[in-house]
Amino acid sequence: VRPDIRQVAAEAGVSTATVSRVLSGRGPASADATLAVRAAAQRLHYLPSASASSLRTDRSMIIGVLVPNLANPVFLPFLRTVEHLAQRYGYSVIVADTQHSADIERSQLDRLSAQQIDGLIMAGRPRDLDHVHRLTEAGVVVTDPVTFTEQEGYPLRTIAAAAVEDACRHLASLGHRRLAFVARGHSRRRTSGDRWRLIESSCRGLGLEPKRVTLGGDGDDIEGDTSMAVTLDALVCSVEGPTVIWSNSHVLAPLVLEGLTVSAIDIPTDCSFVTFGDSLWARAYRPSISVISDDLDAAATALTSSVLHRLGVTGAGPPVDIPASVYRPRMSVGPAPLGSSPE
Amino acid sequence: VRPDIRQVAAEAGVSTATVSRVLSGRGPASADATLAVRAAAQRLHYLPSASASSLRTDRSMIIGVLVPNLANPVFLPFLRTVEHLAQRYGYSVIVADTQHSADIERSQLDRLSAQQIDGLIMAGRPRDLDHVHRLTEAGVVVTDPVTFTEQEGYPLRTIAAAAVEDACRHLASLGHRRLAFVARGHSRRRTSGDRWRLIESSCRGLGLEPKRVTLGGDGDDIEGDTSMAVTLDALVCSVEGPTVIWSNSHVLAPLVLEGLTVSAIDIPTDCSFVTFGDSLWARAYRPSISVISDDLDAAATALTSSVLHRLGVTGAGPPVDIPASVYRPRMSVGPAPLGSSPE
DNA sequence: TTGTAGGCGTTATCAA
DNA sequence: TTGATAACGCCTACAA
Repeated sequence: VRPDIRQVAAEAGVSTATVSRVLSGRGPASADATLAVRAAAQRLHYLPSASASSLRTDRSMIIGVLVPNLANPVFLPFLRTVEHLAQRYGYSVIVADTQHSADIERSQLDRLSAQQIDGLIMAGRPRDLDHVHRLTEAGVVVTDPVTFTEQEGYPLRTIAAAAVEDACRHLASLGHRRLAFVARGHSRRRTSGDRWRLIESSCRGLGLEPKRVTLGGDGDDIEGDTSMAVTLDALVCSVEGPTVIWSNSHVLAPLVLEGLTVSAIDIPTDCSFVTFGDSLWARAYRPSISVISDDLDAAATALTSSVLHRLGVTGAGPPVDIPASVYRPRMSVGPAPLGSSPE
Repeated sequence: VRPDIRQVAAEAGVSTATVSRVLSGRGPASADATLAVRAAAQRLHYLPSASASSLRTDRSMIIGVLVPNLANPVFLPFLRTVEHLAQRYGYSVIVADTQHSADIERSQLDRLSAQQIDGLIMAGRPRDLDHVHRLTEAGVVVTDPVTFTEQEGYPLRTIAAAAVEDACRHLASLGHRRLAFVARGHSRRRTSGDRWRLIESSCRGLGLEPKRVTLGGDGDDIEGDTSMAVTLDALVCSVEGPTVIWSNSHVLAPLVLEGLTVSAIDIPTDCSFVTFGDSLWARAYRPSISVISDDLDAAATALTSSVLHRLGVTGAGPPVDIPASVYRPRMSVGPAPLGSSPE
């Protein structure tokens, strides 16, 4: 049902080689031929078959994006930026979700590899380096935040470190002495560990005592339950309870906030609140929520342009750095409640 | 660098035909041959080239997803569901964003078509039917919410109609008489028009007078500005101002809420609030926000299983319906302020 | 049950 | 500048 290059050639009165040269822009072609071919292609609604052309040229014009959890909205701006940038240079984007599982990651990588992707952007850090390495050997340009930042001499830890330090310093200066970092339970993902270590080391020397609290549930997509309120209630109202709750993610935050509301814990009077991840809702919430904000658009731009650059795409501009995270203090952070810090 | 089917054949001591038969599962193969081929493939890390096999079989094992605006978070669960379902049956998913533009939609459809996608899922309604029709003629299985629901004898309007009617009835019963539906300005998208008509007809006979308010800005991704607060202030505080604000989308809602806060308009005392689109944040907000909730997971499941079904995938189960929208009344809707409805 | 061989639609080489 | 032609890697009718 679809026209092939021979039909276009016949329609235009030239050879298939000429059609190919004109439409792909590679190789010489006279003005006459160019016009005739263009017209014929238009008339027949001809689109060259990507499979055939990939087979021949060994370039699929497809970029893969591997995301640890498609349920997490932070990946949306990421994905969007990758897609827009890719599209601008004629690339298609295949999304794959690893669901935080090493096995799924492997099978997804295999599928992407079989699809002959030209480049791969990993939004999280790879679990199976051998597998990824094999892709690289197969000629796929692979980028992930860790290797990217290391390549550019920009260790990942420093990206978030300054923002976390800012936040801790701010909290300490307001008289806070005890902080609870809340994250989902026994998660297979590693970010919460990285973040915890960052908070831990930032608190050092500020008189802030951090504590790590693990909540039930194991995904970004799990609904809140009443046990959340109970846990938070017991936590905050205990004798040496924290005066700061720090949520591990933008997705977790509303659940925690709901739990605090149920327990009648007022923010920021009884307890200050901070979360990783900004959003319009965090800003609109009353009190507006203090956040550690990451520019995922910029991160996506950095990774994508790096890949395009290494794929030899001209005009994609030089790769840029991933900008550092920023602490945005808002109304949810206030002075520590009286009597909370024994003089 | 990548192994070839011939190398696997050599390694396993069989012919390429046998390798193909074993690995694709089509055609007979002895136990011996199967074992030998599997082992050889594993050893060489062989993955059949998708381009070559697509070219030969005319099936790319790729499904396209065309989304009107990747910046809108409502499409994330949608995308995730499509990806998971597709992945389970060996399909890859290419995402494309039309950015609400007919031109971009056309070029995206062309790209998808050139990629030889087997199926296409459109999250919004198509703008250029001719273009879509051409895809269908090319053998691509196309589904979008409108044709899907019409096919299943389930007109799209009825999906949201009952929920909107429920909401209007609830509001009217609380004494509200004037309602303002707020949406982004001169948008190229059509949803807000559909929704407006739904609200308009639902208000009829309930003594509720609907009004359509157009705010500046033109995308789901545009940040709020102070003009929002000014507009809302003038709107709500006018003599015959509305006592209900109804936001067109989950993305717009926090901007409107922020504007109301700035104008010191209290919810639900001064004004009730409803929005299309649910989320954890809407639930966590104080007061919790009443919403018209759509089950996009279910919609994605319906569309994807329909496509898989029509692609002849076995085990994908029969196509399911798209469930109707639901009105979830919460704390943001309260009695109309005194004196607002002249007896 | 297996192997041989031709062709899917495109592009790169090469001779004209 | 153009056209004929040989691959690219795989699948499948067909013959063995």
